[in-house]
Formats: sequence, C-alpha cells, structure tokens
Amino acid sequence: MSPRKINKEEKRREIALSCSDLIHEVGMKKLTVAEVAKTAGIGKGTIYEYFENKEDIIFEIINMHIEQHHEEFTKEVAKLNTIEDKFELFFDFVLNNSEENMKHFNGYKEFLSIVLAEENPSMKEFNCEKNEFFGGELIKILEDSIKKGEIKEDALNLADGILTYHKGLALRKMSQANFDVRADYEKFIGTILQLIEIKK
Amino acid sequence: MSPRKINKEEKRREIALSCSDLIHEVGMKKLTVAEVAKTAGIGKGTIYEYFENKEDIIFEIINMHIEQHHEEFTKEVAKLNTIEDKFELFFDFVLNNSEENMKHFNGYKEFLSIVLAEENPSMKEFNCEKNEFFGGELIKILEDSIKKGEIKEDALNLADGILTYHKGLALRKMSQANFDVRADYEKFIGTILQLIEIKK
Amino acid sequence: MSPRKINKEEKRREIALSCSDLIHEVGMKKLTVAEVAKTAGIGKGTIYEYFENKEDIIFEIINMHIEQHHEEFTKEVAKLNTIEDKFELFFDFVLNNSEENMKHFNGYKEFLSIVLAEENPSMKEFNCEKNEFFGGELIKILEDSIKKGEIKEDALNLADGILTYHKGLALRKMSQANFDVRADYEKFIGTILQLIEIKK
Amino acid sequence: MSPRKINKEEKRREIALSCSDLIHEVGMKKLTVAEVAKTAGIGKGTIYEYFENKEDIIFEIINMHIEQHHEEFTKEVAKLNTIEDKFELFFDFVLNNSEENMKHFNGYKEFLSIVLAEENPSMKEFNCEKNEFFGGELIKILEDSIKKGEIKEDALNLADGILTYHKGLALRKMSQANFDVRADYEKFIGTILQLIEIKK
DNA sequence: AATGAATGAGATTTCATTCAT
DNA sequence: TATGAATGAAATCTCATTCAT
Repeated sequence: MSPRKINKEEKRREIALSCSDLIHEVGMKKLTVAEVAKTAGIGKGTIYEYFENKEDIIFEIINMHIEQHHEEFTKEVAKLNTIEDKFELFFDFVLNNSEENMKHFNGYKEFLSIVLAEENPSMKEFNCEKNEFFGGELIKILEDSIKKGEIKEDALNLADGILTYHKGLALRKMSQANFDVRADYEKFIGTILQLIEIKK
Repeated sequence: MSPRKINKEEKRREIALSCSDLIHEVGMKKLTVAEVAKTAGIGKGTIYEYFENKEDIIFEIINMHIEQHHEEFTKEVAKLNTIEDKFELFFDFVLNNSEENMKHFNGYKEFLSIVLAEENPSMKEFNCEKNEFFGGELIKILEDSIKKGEIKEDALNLADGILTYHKGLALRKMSQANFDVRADYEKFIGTILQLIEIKK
Repeated sequence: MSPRKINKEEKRREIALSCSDLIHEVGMKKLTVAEVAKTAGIGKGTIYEYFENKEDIIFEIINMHIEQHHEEFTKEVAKLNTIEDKFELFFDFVLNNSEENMKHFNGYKEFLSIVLAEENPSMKEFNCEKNEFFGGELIKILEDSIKKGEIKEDALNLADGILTYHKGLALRKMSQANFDVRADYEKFIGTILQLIEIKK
Repeated sequence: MSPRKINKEEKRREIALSCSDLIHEVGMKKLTVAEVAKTAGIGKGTIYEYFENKEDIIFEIINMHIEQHHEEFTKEVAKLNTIEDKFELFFDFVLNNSEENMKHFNGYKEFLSIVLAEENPSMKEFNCEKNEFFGGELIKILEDSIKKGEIKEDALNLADGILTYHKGLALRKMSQANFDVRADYEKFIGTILQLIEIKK
C-alpha cells in the first residue's frame, strides 16, 4: 500500500472550498449533491466517502465561512481603540449592507431557517459551538475598556445580553420588512454606553 | 329564512379553530390540506372556498393564536404593579418552559423557519405587522414606571432595544443547544434595571 | 300560473351573448361555469336550468358565432361576380390575418382541439352539421360559374374536395409553425382554376 | 469491463419502445408517468434520468411511430408503378380503416388535439419538422410520373395543395361524424388526375 | 478509492356538477 | 325558478442516498 493515505479532512476542505460560492448562488436548500459533485469535479458517490450526508457538506462550507469571518474580526478589532469603534465592528455583520456582507448575512439567514426547522438536531449544537467565539470577544472588548477606565466595572454583566441583542437585531433584520437596524442599534447601544460610561 | 349566504370570515375562523391543535401536533410544514379538511369535517375542495391556499390557512391559525396571546397579555399585565413583574410577564413567552407555552413557542419557531426561508414574502409582512403590539406594550410599561418615579426618564430610549433583545432571547433558545434563557435574562435585564432605577 | 313562460331558448341566447367576448378572452378550456354565471349576472345553479353542461354552453356560444359568420358570408358573396373573388371570400377565414378574424380563427382552433380530444362525441356531430353550410355555398359558387360559362361543367366534382382542402389549410395554419397559407392557396387554387377554366 | 456509462439515447428508445402500445391503449393525455415506469419495469425517478418531462416521453414514442411509418412508406412506394397506386398509398393513412392503422390514426388525432391546445409550443415545431417528409415524397411521385409522360408538367404545382388536401381529409375524418373519406378522395383526386393526365 | 444508475414517496389545487333551501 | 355551498379525484417531478461494479 502506498503511503499516500489521503487526508480526509483535507479533501473535505477542498470539496467545500470549491462550493464556497455555489452555496451563495443557489442557496443551501436548493444546493443538490449532484451539483456539489459536479462542481468539485468528482462523482456523486465519492461525496459520500468524505461526508456523512448533505447536511455535513453544508456544515463544512459554513464552517469555512465562519472561520474566515472570525479571522477577519480578530485582525480588525486589534486596530481599533475606542469601545464605540469596537462595538461598531462587533455589530458590523448586522449593520453592513454591502453586497459582500449581505451575501454572508443571507447565508446565515438560510442556515437559521434550516436550524429552526428542527430537522437537524446536530446543527443546533454546531450553531451553539460557533457562537462562543463572539461571546469571548465581547468580553475582551469590555474588559479592555474597563481596564482603561472608560466604563464601569459592572458593564461586564451586560456581555451576554449584548450578544443576545445582537442576535435579536439579526433576527429582526431577517424577518421584519422595513426594520431599521442602525436606528435600533444606535439608540439602544448609545443609551447603554451612556449608562455605563464613567463620566469625567 | 334560511341563511343562503354564509359568513366567510366566520367560517374561516371556525375551520382554523378546529385545526388549532392539529398545527401543533404535526407542524406547519407537515400539515396537509387533506388533514385540515378531515379535521374540520369538510371536503378538501371546501377549504378552497374559504382560503386562498395552504399558506392562507396557516395565517389564520397563527393569527388566532397571536390574538389570543395578546388578549391574555393585556389582561395579565393589568394585574401587575412593579416593573420587575411586568418585565417577567413580558418575557414570559421565552422564559416559560411549561408544556402549554412551549407548544406556542415551538409554533413560533416553525413559523420563523418559514419566514426566513423567504419563500413566502407575505409572511414577512404579516410577521412585521404582528410585532407592533408588543412594541407598544413595552412603551406603556416603561412610561407607567417613569410616571411612578421608579425609573429614569431616558429609559424610554431602551424600549426598541429591549424588544430586540427579546427576539434575540427567542432566537437563541430556538437555535442554541443548552442556552440558559433565564440566566441571560436575569443578568441582562437585572443590570439594565439597576442602571435605570432611580435610587432613593 | 302566470303566462310568462320564459322562453328557454331566448334565455340560452341571452346567456351565450353575454359570454360572447369572454370566450375569446379566456378561451374555451379555461372558461369556468362560475365565470359564465357571474358574467351573465345569475347564479351558478341557474346555468344548469338552461344548459345541460359546460359543453352545452360552449355549443351555444360557438353556434352564435358561426351563424353570424354565415350571415356575413351570404351577404358579402352576393356582391361578388368573378369566381376568383368568390373563392377569395370563401377562403377568407384562413387567409385573413386581421386581429378580428384571428380571434375567431383561434376560437375555432380551440374548438377543434376539444373535438379531437374525443371526450365529446356530440361535438363531432355538431361540427359536422355546421359544415354543411359552406359545402352548399361552394356548390352554388361553382354552379353559378358553370352557368356563366366560366368553368367546365365537371368542376362541380371538385366541390367537396375544395372544402376538404379548406380544412387542410386551416389545420396547417393552426399546427405548423411558419406555414404560408396564402402561398399554398394561390398556387393550388390558381392551378385548379386554370385547369377548369374554359379558355376562350 | 463493466459498462459504467449507459447510452442514454439507447435507453430512451428502449423505454419508449416498451410503451409503444401503452400510449394507444390509454391515450397520450391519460398516460401517467407511473404507468410508463411500471411498464418499462423501472422506477419512476429513473424515467426522469432519461426524459425531461412527460411531454418528452410522448415525443420519443411518437417519433418512433413516425419514423416507422416513413420507413414503411418508402419501402412500399418503391414497389408501385402507376400514379394511381402511389396516390392510394400516399393517402393510405387516411383511407385505411384497419384496426392497426386506426390505432395510429387515432394517435395522430390525439397528438393534434394537444398541438392545437397550444400548451406545448415545442410540439408545434416538432409537428412542423415531421411534416416535411411527405411533402418531399409527393414531389418525387409527381416528378416520376411527369418523367414517364403520364401527367402534365404543371401538375407539380399541385404538390403542396395535395398535401394540404391530405391534411384536410385527416381533419374531417377526425372531426366530422359520418364523413366518407374514400368518396371525397376518389371524387377529388380522380378529377384532379383526369385534369392533369396526358390523354393519348 | 471511485463511480453513477436507480430509486420512490409525497401533496397541492381546480372546477363541473348537485341538491337542499 | 333561483341559488351557491359543498364536493373530491387525480398526477407531476425532485433529489438524497445506496450499492454493484
């Protein structure tokens, strides 16, 4: 036997990568295994050598996008100083209406639609796991600001809630026609910031 | 005189009412028109005398549930005094894990799944419209509390955001395994209340 | 009982007349009894007081159109002298591409489609009966021309065949993309006329 | 070597062939995909590996019949000498009342019904294309006869018209009760032949 | 390791006609 | 004579997954 034991994980990545755009074009629901196979340039049956099922393929693709997103966030947040700017970046995913961002936002919307359909219990866990990153980042932002004396110490108690508020913004943007995300954001986060700011 | 002209609106209600539970048992997606007809004790074709399509049936049923919910809320909130209690009631839909409430909560989850699937533009508008009620109620609660001198006047600026936070709680409960709704709620709303309370 | 025994035949006409245009707008197949009733300003059930079934309604409407057509033909043919002109009029139904005529031609097409579907044996007889008129007219045209010494006496033998050819033209116009009716007509009828003409 | 890649065109034929009679038994309209699959001894889904849709199946079956018919015609016409016999063969499709021929004739009738219903634009083109064969054959017959000195040279001008007359005969046989095809044929074609014959 | 042919369940909606009032 | 509420049958096509080669 040859030593070129193909790394399954690598091949999964490779297949997912080739479908990175496809998923935005046709959507997760409409994405067919046949298309994935064709796009990846392999046989339909071969897909099942590397993935449990269609859901598993979607996991891998979304996972890829999320990791990319996390990486970018980490890079960008390091450049910022004030808490206002950091919040702005933190909420960028829901505030930014650029075509590029909306592509991802709509992907997330579709993903949620499937998660809520409850047919996929494993997606719920996956979703949970991926949420921890931003929770941690938010705490870092607040701790940093507290250390600098910008805001009161007990603002840390708001971390989880702000993350939840972030979800709420996303959901309303997704599901309510004419919902003004920025207005809601500025009014609420603005007020919160005023309340926790240490006035000098 | 025989009633030759049937009250369509009434019949819609009647049919929807008979399927009130059915929708919880089998779910909105799996609900078949055949089942609806059978449950209502009428022919499949008759359904289409009163509803445009399957979606329309679901509208009517959900609408019924929502109006019921609004009514109950209005009745209950009137009995309460402190802002803490009113908030507790306001968030009851996401906090309450009783079988009865979870039935409705899961119904809402399924409804959202469909709204997010974007296949039904009319549902998005319907959803939007039905959201206004709670926005108004929250403002009433806050205004009342301000009037009583319990909280600062600028707390009113938080109304929209709290509604959004409510959505966020719902979404996280729906989509994240092991999310502790109450913990998040108590920590966040508790902190907020502290921040806006007028200390005596 | 009052002597105003409503003339059924008259009411049939009246209903048919009110749907005269409707049938061109939506087509015979798509025409629903409900629409007919609404257009006629009566109840759905009432329709069945005057008509056996939907087919019967269509009969009446088509019958009306045909009789109108016959009347016009009789009136026009009387004004013409040469056999060429009379043939032109005789074939007008297939040659004329005016919007007005195409409306009727397409109606006939749809009628044929139903007749050929064979679901309606009675339509076949109806169709047969209505065909006799033009057979008779054609014979008149030829006899007239023979009497005048324009064409040979045995041209009369072509009468049935020319009627059949007329049907053929209609069918080809209906079913073959890009069929040039006039070219076929002029070449064939022109040649026939040459063959039967009495050269002086 | 195992045949991993199936010849799609061949399989189409194979499936169509197995349903060759089925289409005559139940008719094109009533033909269900389920029946086709069962008759072909394969799964319903497999049908859609080889055909776009139901219409496509019908195309293939009709196409098969037509090609068969063309082949037989070509074979038979070669055996004949006089123009009378060739015409008889040419019109056989409308004249022949044998059970076998009527099976095909009725199939054509049903096909026409669908073409005229205009629901299938592609069928109109298909129909057009398949019509060219007989046009060419008729010209061959006439040219051959002219060459032999049987008929006048300008009889060639009648070719298109005779084809159209053939359609007319078919249509009348299909749509008029009690239409005597043979009588019409003998009288008309007989007269035409007399007119174009070169008397010796 | 790779392939791709085969599978089959599942649900919406229309509309002519009837018949109780 | 007039009405209109009730009826219910019928057939398409998609696509994730399997397994023989």
